[in-house]
Order: sequence, then structure tokens, then C-alpha cells
Amino acid sequence: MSVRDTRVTRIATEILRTDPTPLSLRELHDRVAEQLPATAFSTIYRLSERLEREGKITRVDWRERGSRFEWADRQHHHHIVCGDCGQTVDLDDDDLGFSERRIQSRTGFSVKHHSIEIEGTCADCQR
Amino acid sequence: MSVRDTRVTRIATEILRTDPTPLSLRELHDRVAEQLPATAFSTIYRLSERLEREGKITRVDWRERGSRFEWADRQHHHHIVCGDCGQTVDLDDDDLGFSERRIQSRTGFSVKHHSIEIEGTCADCQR
DNA sequence: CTCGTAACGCAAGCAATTTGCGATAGGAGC
DNA sequence: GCTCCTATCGCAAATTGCTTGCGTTACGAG
Repeated sequence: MSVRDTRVTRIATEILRTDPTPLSLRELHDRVAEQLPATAFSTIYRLSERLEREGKITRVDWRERGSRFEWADRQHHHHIVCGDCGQTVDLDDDDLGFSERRIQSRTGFSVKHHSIEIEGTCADCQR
Repeated sequence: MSVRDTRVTRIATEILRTDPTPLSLRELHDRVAEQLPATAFSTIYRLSERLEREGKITRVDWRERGSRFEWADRQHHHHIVCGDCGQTVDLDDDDLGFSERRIQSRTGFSVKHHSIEIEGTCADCQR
């Protein structure tokens, strides 16, 4: 039968699809529980495993802020996070001047993955 | 009286100072225990807190490989890690084409920290 | 409407950290 | 040296966050 369309899945998917900021499982659970209070954390946990396996969401790791997930429709990118308000802006490798090519020729390593996380203060919070 | 020069501190410091690869607390504990078998993990744990507070060591976070510490005498840099053998090579912002300036002008964010972790395969392990 | 099973909720299990506390041992002062 | 104060240590227990086992619920194919 494979994947079923349940209430938790529907609500969680909608939240992940529309929220521009990567969410921790705890946050996602809270958000889902607003609409479906009885939802268990373990359900959210297993759902995230499933969605990640299916390629629907991507895992993002932040130093202090732990593991988070975001909807995976956009292409490869990184984030800059505002330490005050949590706002996030996406950046791609070109924005960052990042080039696997250059790393490879400079180190002899072939590059598999890279993760770049930047923390700062957004324009609004600077005032 | 302040900081004491104890055996654990001396041995652990020496290991951290000379090892070119960031170490997990578990690894550091193992290495210290080779020379001082009775050493407790909690001692290593608290020592790392102290050394980090004193600015002697820096915390490095790796996706899969967890929290690690390295001696902090070198200037700001990042790492590329071989997924097979664990070998590490340091890279600075110029190597990576990274410029806080550019990020700031492109996003309006002022940049506080950034962390870049790259995983790949070193030249040796590619054969 | 029936029935097999994907998903669920709950509670327990783990592993990695952190913390409390009495014992030990640097090292300052005599 | 020898004393004494207290930074550190070792051990065991407590947290915390993440996983997993299991009986129950509720999709949705037939």
C-alpha cells in the first residue's frame, strides 16, 4: 500500500512546505500540536525519517541550534541566520564564492559534502 | 591559587597541542588514559570546559562526527575531513573564497560567526 | 463494508552529557 | 620539609535528547 495520507503527515508537510526557516523536530512538533494536540513526539520523529528518506525534506545542522529540517524543493544552498530574531536568508555557493573545484585542486581531496552556516544580525535587528 | 598544573591537565594539554586533528572528548579521554589509566571521563569533560573558557582550545562541530576540540593557537580556519581515514586539512577563508564583506553587502546582515565544514576523500584514500 | 498494514501514541530504553559530593594532591606559606 | 586550603579528581547518579518496542488506530485497496 505504501505511503498513507494521514492527518499528522498532512499538517506537518504543510508546515514544512511553507515555513522558510529550517525547523527543529521540537518546533515542528509544537507547530503540529497546535492543530492536533494529541500528536506524539515519536510520530514527528519517525515522520521526519520518512520524509528525509523520500527526499522531501533536507537536514540542516547548526552549531548551537541543533538538527533542523527544511522542505527540499529548492536546490543546494546555505543559510545565514539572525542570532536575535531567527530570520534566515538563503545563500548559494556562488553568493559565498564557494567552489568545490578550487578546494579539490588546492587540497587533493575530492569533495563530497560541505556545510556552511553563518550567524549574524539582520538589518532590522541592527537598529 | 587558581589554575593548578596537574597530571591530567599536563597530559591532555600536550595531546591537544600536538594533535593536528580536532579530537572528541571520548578520543581525548582514551588518549589520556593510555598514560593515566585511572582518569575519569568527567575530568576530561570539565577540563575541556576550563580550557575552552580560558581560550586555550576551540570547539569544532561536525555533522556526523559530533563536537570536537582543537588547540587554539592557530588563527581562524576551517577543515576538510577525509570520510575514510579521518585525515584533516586546514583551510582559511581565502582558500575558500569566503568574504564576510560580500555576505554583508549581499544580505544586509552583519556577520558574527561562520562555520564551514567539508567532507571528502583525501588523495591517498582515492586510490 | 471488510481487512491488511502504515502510522500512531505511549512508555520504556539508550547513549551522550552534566552534575553532586567526598577524596586526593598541587603548591603557597611557614 | 610539613601544613593547610582548595582546585581537581574519580565515581556514581541525574539529565537530556534521541530511538525503539509494542499494542492500537484509522487509511484506503478491493
